[in-house]
Amino acid sequence: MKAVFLLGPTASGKTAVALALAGRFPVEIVSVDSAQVYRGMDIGTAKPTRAERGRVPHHLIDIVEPTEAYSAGRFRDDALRIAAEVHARGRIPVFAGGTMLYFRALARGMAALPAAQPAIRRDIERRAALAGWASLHVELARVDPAAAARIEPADAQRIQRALEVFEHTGRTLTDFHAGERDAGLPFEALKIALEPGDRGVLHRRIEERFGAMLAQGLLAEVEALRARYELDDSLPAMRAVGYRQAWEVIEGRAPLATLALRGVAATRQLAKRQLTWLRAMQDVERFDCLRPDLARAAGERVEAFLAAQSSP
RNA sequence: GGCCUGGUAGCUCAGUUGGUAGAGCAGCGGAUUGAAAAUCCGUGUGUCGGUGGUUCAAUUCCGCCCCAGGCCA
Repeated sequence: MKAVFLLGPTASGKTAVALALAGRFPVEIVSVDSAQVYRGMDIGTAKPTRAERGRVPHHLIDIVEPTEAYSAGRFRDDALRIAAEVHARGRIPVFAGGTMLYFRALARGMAALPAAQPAIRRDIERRAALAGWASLHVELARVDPAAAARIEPADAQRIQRALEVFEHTGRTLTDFHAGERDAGLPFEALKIALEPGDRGVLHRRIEERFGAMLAQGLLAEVEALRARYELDDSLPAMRAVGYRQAWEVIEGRAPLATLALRGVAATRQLAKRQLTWLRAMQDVERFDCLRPDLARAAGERVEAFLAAQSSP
C-alpha cells in the first residue's frame, strides 16, 4: 500500500499539483486542512471548486458545521479510515494540505488523550478570568511540573488543555505522553514538501490571492454564515485567517479599509509558521513551489515512487 | 513666486535642553500532542531627506537645496 503526502504553505500551489497528479495516476485527494473541513467556508479557505471536485474525489472537505470544533485527533481517525477505503478501491490517497499538526498526527500518531471536555474548559476559563492564566500555570506546576516547565505562563490554550486532561482523567498530560509510542503509518508514504525559493514571490502571491478572495465576496460569505449559524468569535472556524478579520469589520471593531492589509498579514504569518514546520521535518523531499515545471517534476517523482517495488 | 508645517525602521509616529535613536504594526527566527488558519516565545532590521557651516562631537543648532502637504499670491 502506498500514499503520497503533499505538504506546503498556503498559496504554494498544492491544489494545482494534486490535480495534476490526478490526471496521471489513479488517486483520490485527502485534504489536510483544518479550515476546509467547515461547511460554508469556501472563498476564504480556497476550497477546490465543484468542477475540480467532480474531476477527482476529494475527502475531508465540508464534513463539519462551523459551529463545531474539529481536531487533530479526529483528523487522524478520519484520514486513516479514508486511506483504507481508497486503497480498497485500488487507488492511491494523496494527502494534500498545510495543517502540519494534522500531518504529524497522521504520520506519528498521538498519545491516547481524551477529547476536549467543554464543561471543564468553561470552568477553567472562568477561573482564569478571576485569577489570571499565570495563576493557573502555577496550579499546573503543582500537578504536572514537567508540563508547566515547557508551557509558557501566557500560553492559555496549552495550560487549559493540560489542566483539562488532568481534571478529566486524574492523569497528567506528561504521563499520557510518556505512554505514547510512534504509531507510524500502515502504508508506505512519499512525502513531498513544497517550499518557495523566494519568500517575496510567495508574499506577492498571497497578496493577490487575498485580494481575489475579497473580490469574490469573502465579506458576504461571513455575513451569510452569521445569518445561518449561531456563531461567535471564539469558535475555531471564525478564528481562521480572513474570517477573523472579516468578523472584526462586521462587528465594527476594525475599519473596512484595513481588511485587505490585515488579512494579507495574517496569511503571511500563517505561511511563515507552516514553513517553520516544514524546515523541521527530516523525512521529506523538498521541491521549490515556484519552479515553473513543479507539477511535471513532482509527477515524475510520484511515478518513480509508485513504480518502485514496495518495501516488505 | 512668498509664507507655514512636515521629511527619523517596510508603514504610522515618538525622541534626543548637541554625546549616532525607540514604540506600535509589519517583517524575521523558533516552539507546537484533540482549538493548530489556533496559541505562545524570541528578535529593531536605521547613511534620523541632501549638502555646507558652527562644535571636541550634529539626527538635534544655523545657511542653502530637494521632496510632500497647507495657506497666500
